[in-house]
Amino acid sequence: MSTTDPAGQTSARGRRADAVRNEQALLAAAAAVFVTSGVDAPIREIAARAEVGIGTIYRHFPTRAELVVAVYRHQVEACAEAGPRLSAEADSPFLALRRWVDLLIDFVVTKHGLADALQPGNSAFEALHTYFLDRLVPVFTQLLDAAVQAGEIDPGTEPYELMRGIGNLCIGHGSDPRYDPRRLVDLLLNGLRPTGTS
Amino acid sequence: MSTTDPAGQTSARGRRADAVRNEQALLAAAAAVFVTSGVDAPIREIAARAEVGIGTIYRHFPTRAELVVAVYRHQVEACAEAGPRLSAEADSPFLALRRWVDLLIDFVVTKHGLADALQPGNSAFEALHTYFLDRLVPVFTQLLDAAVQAGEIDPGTEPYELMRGIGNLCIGHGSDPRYDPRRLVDLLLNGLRPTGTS
Amino acid sequence: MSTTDPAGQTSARGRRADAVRNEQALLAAAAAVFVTSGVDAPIREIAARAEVGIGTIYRHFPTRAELVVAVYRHQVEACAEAGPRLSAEADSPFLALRRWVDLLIDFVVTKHGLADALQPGNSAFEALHTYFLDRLVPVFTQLLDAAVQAGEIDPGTEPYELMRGIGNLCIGHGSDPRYDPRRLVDLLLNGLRPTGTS
Amino acid sequence: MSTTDPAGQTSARGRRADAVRNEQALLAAAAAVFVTSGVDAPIREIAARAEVGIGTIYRHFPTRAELVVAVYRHQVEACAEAGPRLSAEADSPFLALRRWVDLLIDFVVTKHGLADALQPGNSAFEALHTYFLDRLVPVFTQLLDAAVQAGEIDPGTEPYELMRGIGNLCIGHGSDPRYDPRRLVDLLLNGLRPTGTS
DNA sequence: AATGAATGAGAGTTCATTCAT
DNA sequence: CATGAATGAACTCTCATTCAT
Repeated sequence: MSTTDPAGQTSARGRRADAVRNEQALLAAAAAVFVTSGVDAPIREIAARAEVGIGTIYRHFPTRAELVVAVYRHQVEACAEAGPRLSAEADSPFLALRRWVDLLIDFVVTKHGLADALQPGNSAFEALHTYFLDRLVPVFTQLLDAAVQAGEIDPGTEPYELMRGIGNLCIGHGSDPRYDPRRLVDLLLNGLRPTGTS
Repeated sequence: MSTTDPAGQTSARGRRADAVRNEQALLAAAAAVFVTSGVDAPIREIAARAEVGIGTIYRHFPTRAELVVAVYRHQVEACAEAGPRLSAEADSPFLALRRWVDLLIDFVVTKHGLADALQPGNSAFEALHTYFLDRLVPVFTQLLDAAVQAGEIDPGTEPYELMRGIGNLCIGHGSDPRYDPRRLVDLLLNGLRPTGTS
Repeated sequence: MSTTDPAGQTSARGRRADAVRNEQALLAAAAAVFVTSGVDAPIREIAARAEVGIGTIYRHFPTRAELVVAVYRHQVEACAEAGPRLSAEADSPFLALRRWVDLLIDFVVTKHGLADALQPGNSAFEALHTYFLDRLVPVFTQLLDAAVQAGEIDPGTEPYELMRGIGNLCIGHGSDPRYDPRRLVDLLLNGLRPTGTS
Repeated sequence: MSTTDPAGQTSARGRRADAVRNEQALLAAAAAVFVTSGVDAPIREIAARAEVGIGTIYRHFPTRAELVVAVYRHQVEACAEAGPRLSAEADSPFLALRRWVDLLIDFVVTKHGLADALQPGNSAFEALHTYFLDRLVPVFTQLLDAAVQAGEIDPGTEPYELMRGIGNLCIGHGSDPRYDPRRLVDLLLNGLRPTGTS
């Protein structure tokens, strides 16, 4: 809504009411369509669902990546912000890490095609990829480092790499009951533990 | 891999020589184009590179999946056949497993977009996916079981799931020096080891 | 805010003027092309003649049948509406029938390939066929019945069948001066008359 | 030199046995395919059914029309030859005419798409059209003239035109139980009768 | 003579993107 | 600002016809 929103990136400051409304409709529509048809869904489909002209999409989100980023921004932010909180709450750094990764998986796994789109080299989504990592890798690094400090996992693993690995394991889930990313990520985290540890 | 064929034993009779030559050209071209533009590359691009008419592709490979399967068949076969051999040669079942997985990674990693195409639900590539798994999962299962038997890894992991996980970790490598699937797969395999083991 | 729109009475509002103009151009172009190349003419040919992009045709007429129907709608309507009028005006029901059939022939005969397209089983034109018959058979039935009532023709002929017969007789005229559908239709109508009548 | 075949158009004189065999197979196959898929059926379909290479069709029948003509030659001939016979046998010239027309309808109606192909302007089938009319119009003329002579029908109708009309009425039959060419042709012939005659 | 591989024009269709209104 | 019509490139697939073997 158009309340005072000092920190809002997509704020309503000085914008026409209809423009703001459209942007919201667009975001909602895109989120819905992404679930159904993936982030590659035809733009028309999104415009139609938002009951908005095609041109309006282009005005608000000149590239598809910008739209995707906008759609997921809230959740990315929430995920990022959960890091420190879990750190404080959990019984151990490793458990904090694990729970955060659960959040991450929840996020990625429910977005049909998101993991795919996150691949670098997917030129249209470069921006998405960048935003995603820029925001989350630091958080992840914190959690990882803490666990290393605590001696719960071995050092030597790059957060960036590990995070992309986790993301990749989330690809293609959904259609296939025999594939559960969570189990594999567990294995992966388990692989980080120091030898001789439970 | 088929060796040079100076005397053309495979040529068979009649027009076959041409056809064989074209099919080879097609496979080579497709392999090359797949690297550049992914397995989704326009048919025309492949035809052009093979210096062959479009129709010729359709004659040899009526569906895209057939072409992709053909392109990778040799390597899939080689990989499958390596399983038992490594089993026999290696110092331990786990090492055999690890070395086989290395081969698998080598294969998948060098094929731009292959891992992507292997996702189920990618209707056009269902056949590829099926072929790939039908051929390799049994081999992988053997290796895994042997390591379990030997007590080198914990039981309870589904080969199918694990193999898809490995495949997924290979996605998107190449453009990014900071991402090495091999390290992550190592972690994954490490995660399989019984607690309290080196 | 209507910009330069000197004579735009049909313009309605917004972009509609353009769309209307294009639709007209399309209908005109299609009509012309149908004469030359039949109703099976390549879509591109029609687009080119209308000086319009291919997509524009698809926007206005998603299926070929819709285009064909649109092209001939005016004339089908005119023909349908002429039935009652002729009924009232003509000196006898049979003469009304005859004159209406003349209109029908005029219409069908000047459309190269229309009669062809009207064949059932011509899947792409099912809609056209349906529309055509739905609209005209009732009219024809009225005229026929009236003539039967008046004792001017024998009963027992199905309007549907007869009308399709008339349509068929119109096929292939045009290229051949020795073939005149009108004479044959006359014969056909003559064949309906009660024996012993002029 | 194989058999002595003085009257055979497609004779086997001095031709290789396999060539003759192929031609027969081709004719049979084409006849069968024409029934299923119409005279426009893909050439490959015919070749496949004849278990013959595509090239072989082109060798024997360089144009599609030649193939169609060859396929129907026997029946056209039979039809042509039936004219004089019916003339002699029937109780009246008109009855002879009527029975001959029945034969004609039988022939045309059972050939899916033949009537269509007989349209002039159908460039590919010009030859067919020509052959068909050249052979049958004279016969038809004889029958018609005889009936005129006998006073059973009015003079003034061109045989050519009438015959094409009959052919046209046969179009599109088959898929539609409500359309029976025979009834319409009856009407047409009835229309030829002198006024005041049964 | 027979074969069938190769060719490539041509038709249909979709969709991102621009731009007049 | 919003709209959605227009555009046309891009892609798939089919099939008549040629021609090397």
